Amino acid sequence: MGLDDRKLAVLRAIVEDYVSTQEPVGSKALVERHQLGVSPATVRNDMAVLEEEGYIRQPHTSAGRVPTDRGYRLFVDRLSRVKPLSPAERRAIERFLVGAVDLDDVVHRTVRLLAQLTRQVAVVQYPSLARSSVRHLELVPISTTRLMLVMIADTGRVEQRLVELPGPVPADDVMDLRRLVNEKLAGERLSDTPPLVQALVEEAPAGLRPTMATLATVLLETLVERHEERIALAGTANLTRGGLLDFQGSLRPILEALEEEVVLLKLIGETEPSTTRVLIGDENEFDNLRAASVVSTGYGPGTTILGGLGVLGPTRMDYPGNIATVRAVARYVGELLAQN
Amino acid sequence: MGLDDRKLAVLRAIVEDYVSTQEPVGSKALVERHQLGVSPATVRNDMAVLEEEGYIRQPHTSAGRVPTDRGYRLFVDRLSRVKPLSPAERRAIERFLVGAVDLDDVVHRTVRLLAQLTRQVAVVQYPSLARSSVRHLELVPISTTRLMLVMIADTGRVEQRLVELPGPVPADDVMDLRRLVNEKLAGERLSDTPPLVQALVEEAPAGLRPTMATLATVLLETLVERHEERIALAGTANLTRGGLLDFQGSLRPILEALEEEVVLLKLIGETEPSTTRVLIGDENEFDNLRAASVVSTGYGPGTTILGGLGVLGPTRMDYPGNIATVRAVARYVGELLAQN
DNA sequence: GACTGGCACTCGTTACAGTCGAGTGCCAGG
DNA sequence: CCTGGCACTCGACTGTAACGAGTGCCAGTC
Repeated sequence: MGLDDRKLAVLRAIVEDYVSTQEPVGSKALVERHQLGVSPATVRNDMAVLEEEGYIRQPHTSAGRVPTDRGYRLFVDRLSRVKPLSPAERRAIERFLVGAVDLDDVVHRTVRLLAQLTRQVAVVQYPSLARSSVRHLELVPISTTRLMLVMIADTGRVEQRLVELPGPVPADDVMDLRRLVNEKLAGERLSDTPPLVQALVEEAPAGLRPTMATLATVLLETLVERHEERIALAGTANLTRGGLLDFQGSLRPILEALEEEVVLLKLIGETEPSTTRVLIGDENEFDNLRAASVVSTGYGPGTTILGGLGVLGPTRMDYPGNIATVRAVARYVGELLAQN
Repeated sequence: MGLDDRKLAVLRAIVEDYVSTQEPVGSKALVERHQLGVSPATVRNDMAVLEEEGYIRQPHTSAGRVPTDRGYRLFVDRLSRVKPLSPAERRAIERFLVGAVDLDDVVHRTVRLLAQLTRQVAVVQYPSLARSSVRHLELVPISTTRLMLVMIADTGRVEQRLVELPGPVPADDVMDLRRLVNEKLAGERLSDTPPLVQALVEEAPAGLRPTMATLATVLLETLVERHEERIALAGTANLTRGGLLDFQGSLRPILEALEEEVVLLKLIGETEPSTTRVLIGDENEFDNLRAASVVSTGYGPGTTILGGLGVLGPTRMDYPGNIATVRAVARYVGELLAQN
């Protein structure tokens, strides 16, 4: 049952060849392209074992072998060496850094960069509000009974929301509200705000209390409960590379999944410790994505994690390369955000 | 050369049948499904003429006829009757209205609604900054030499931008700057601001002038020059309906085009008079989209136009239905925005 | 015991021939 | 001007055969 070194080498060779050629690989081609030091017949025996163990399979009887999800998993966990980035890639990442003026800009550039470097679909989560702090809250009167609430977070995110007031509120009161709200909340982490918002209402001067109460409701709703996560996506056209071979002929389920923010967030947003996560084929919890693999990681300044980013592609992807790229991009974005 | 009424009726029948069945339509099937009052042979003669004039064509000799782009054009211009919305659609549109809390929310709901109703790819442009007015400008100190500039437009759009100051600026000065900027610019249309911004610098007190100058640069850059148009997209999965028949087998070029904001803006953003625009196949200026059609229109409160929205799909689409839906959605969105 | 060469076998791919039928163009007649 | 009839075209489908990549197995060798 144990797989000796040669069997592992065979598996690695199969994965590498299949990834690069996109065609089932047979025993003969294998010994030709790799220095395995044994004959095709021997390789065939090894293959039979690997197949029995579920690491590879035959699309049909007279075809070569193809890695299974399980095979890719073993490959990723134990057989792949880290592939250093090429100087060109390194330069591309650095070049993209300069000139970003905006959080939006940073995110858009990042996602395009990722898509371009990996030639896969790239996903980048905006810095999570839950992990941001309030930098400033602004109240802008729209009419006498309407305010626009604008929150600026330290990560650069800006969220706005319309507030319908219970009654007309004079301009002076708005200024007071603004002052009170900022005194209490500025600098606080969003996740810590609920009790503070509560206190705001209780401590508010009698005249302002009803207004403050509505404001508080909206604040809590917008900033905490309704986790306003945002996502940027790029490179969907890359799904069509490899013809219709990947994704067993139908892009449909993939495209559908990519439209669901919730799905994407689950895929790349589960920011565990700052390790890189690889989900292969049916390891994925979404049926629509059982023909796809995802490589993702968290990013942020230093060791804190603000959000996730990653790429999605066919299970037949260049895992070592994509893992290296995703990590590198995440690190650069983290540094970039640290500068703010 | 002139096409008599019956030939037009034949063309209409061909378009309608082909759109619904997705298969080339022959003379026999045509007389069976439509009351044309003539025999297949006669229809064949008409078809021969229509083909000669370039309105239909035969995929291959022993197949039925298929409309050409030119045929669709004639159909849209002269042969299609407006298709009233079904009550279900009307209800869907109304239902989506309620509960939008946000400009983002409105746009996202709209684009999803459009995609769902038309079963095509939907595109919605955010209200254009160029056509918005400044409601409020906020300056938030990040550090002593950095400000975050936040502009809130009357359309609900909020844009932010980081400003690197030439030197440290005390908090009091920031307040002064904020006051000056708002006094001058609040309420003005963005397109009218450049001279006003210029004036701001000239009129600024000597001590604030350098700071105001940098601020002015960023203001002009962000708000006017770099037309910060935004776009929302939904329903890309609909491209895969109709198998690989539409788009001659390759989604690639379409997906690529959809990733380019510039392209999308050109498609739906050319807000001419409030008419509905239909671009069919090669009428489109982008090669990537020569297998697609676009139905688009402008939206906004009353007769003013704030942005564009539309749908994109195969040339073989239900033009009357999509035109009706796009119009209806645009009208509702316009009303919704008027309420703010 | 592990590896290898050889061989029979499987089965998808390709090529080719033949049939079928939808759909056409044309023509003679009403 | 319309219609029925007819010959014709050509893609779609079917069946057959040859091909060959790749395998599993086995007997033989080191």
